[in-house]
Amino acid sequence: MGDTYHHGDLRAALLEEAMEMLEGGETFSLRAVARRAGVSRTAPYRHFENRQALESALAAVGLRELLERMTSYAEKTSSVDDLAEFGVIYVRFALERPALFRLMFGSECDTESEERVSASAKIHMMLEDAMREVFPMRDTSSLASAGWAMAHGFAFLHLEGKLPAEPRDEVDSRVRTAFLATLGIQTE
Amino acid sequence: MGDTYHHGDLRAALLEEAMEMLEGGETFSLRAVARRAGVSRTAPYRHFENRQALESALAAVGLRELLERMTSYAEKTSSVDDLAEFGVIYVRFALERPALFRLMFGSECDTESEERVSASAKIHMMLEDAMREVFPMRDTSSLASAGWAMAHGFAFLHLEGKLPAEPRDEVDSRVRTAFLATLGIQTE
DNA sequence: CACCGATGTTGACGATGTCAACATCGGTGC
DNA sequence: GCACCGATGTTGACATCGTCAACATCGGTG
Repeated sequence: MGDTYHHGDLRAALLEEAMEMLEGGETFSLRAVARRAGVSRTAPYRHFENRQALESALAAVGLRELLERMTSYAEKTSSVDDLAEFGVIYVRFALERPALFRLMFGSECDTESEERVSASAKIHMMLEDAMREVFPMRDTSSLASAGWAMAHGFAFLHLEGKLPAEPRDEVDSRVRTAFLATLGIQTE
Repeated sequence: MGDTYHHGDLRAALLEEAMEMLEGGETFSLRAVARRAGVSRTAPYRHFENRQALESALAAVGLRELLERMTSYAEKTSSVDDLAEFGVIYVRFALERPALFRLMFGSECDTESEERVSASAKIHMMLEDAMREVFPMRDTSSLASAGWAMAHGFAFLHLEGKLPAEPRDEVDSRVRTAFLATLGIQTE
């Protein structure tokens, strides 16, 4: 299994290398990923139909990690502060892993990748559950969409420099404040 | 000035061709834009330092058009409904011109392009003014950020298929409802 | 133990962004 | 009136990329 002609688990290795490239620099290319995995340029095609397929796989991984980060903060949401914290976590994720986040949300993808679609559907459901906990008698679907949209918008606006991405604690409080300013009033 | 060696106003022509490509298909390349303008591949470099510079110029145009679309709806904002309408207009713009919108907001750009930066700053100021009209005694800066983020997030989530982009009137009402659900309560 | 399908490799193609060297134009200074 | 120069365009070249086709090599099944 050492330096054999066949790799062993190329698919996983490719995903890992690609993910590392995203974390570090920025752009990644199929060829570069293959190179880093010590394999020829077209080897990836045995595991991914094309570049987009690799991207979708990465995006799915990212979506699952994001979801996990939120659910591990709180399994059940009990207050508006918890909702605001979801927003903060969401934006932090985007700023920590900008290239990955862009892959997850910034490129076109028409229901192609099953795992990718279901991963993002889970996020929406999770938010809706959270809203239902806090506002049982309101239009939770609208609130969930509004909350997701707000977090998502903040993420991109900071990523784009439309809002200052530094210092981080100011970003946190900007997001928190916005959530409280819009959702907070309603508990009174 | 006809079919001379020199073009006349290549810069404007390039911007126009590029914009048309964005409206139609999707991707645009420097070379393709030059081709459409009937000029050689490297001619654009006399007017734009590189591809990104062309993109920034396009983005600036798009930002101005978006701002204009909002200000032409209402010079002065007087109610929460007007604020919600801003959101609707914003999202409509994104769905009508997805490629341009992505260029405006979906790529990295570090304060490079002066006109691009100032164009987006104007949008923020405009929103802040609008919020101040409606909520004179609240934290208008936070509200403006929240509103922008929400509209922006909705735009991207629809663009990405995370929320269904069709039919359009449902999109409109989803956005409107979300704005009213978060901002609306506060007038009572 | 021979063979086959899965996995990797090399070669090739067209497209792209960009650089360097060269061509051509129109207006400025004599 | 004209030579010249800077602005504007052009051609040639290069590295990179995604992808296809043809070929090589492995490991396990008959």
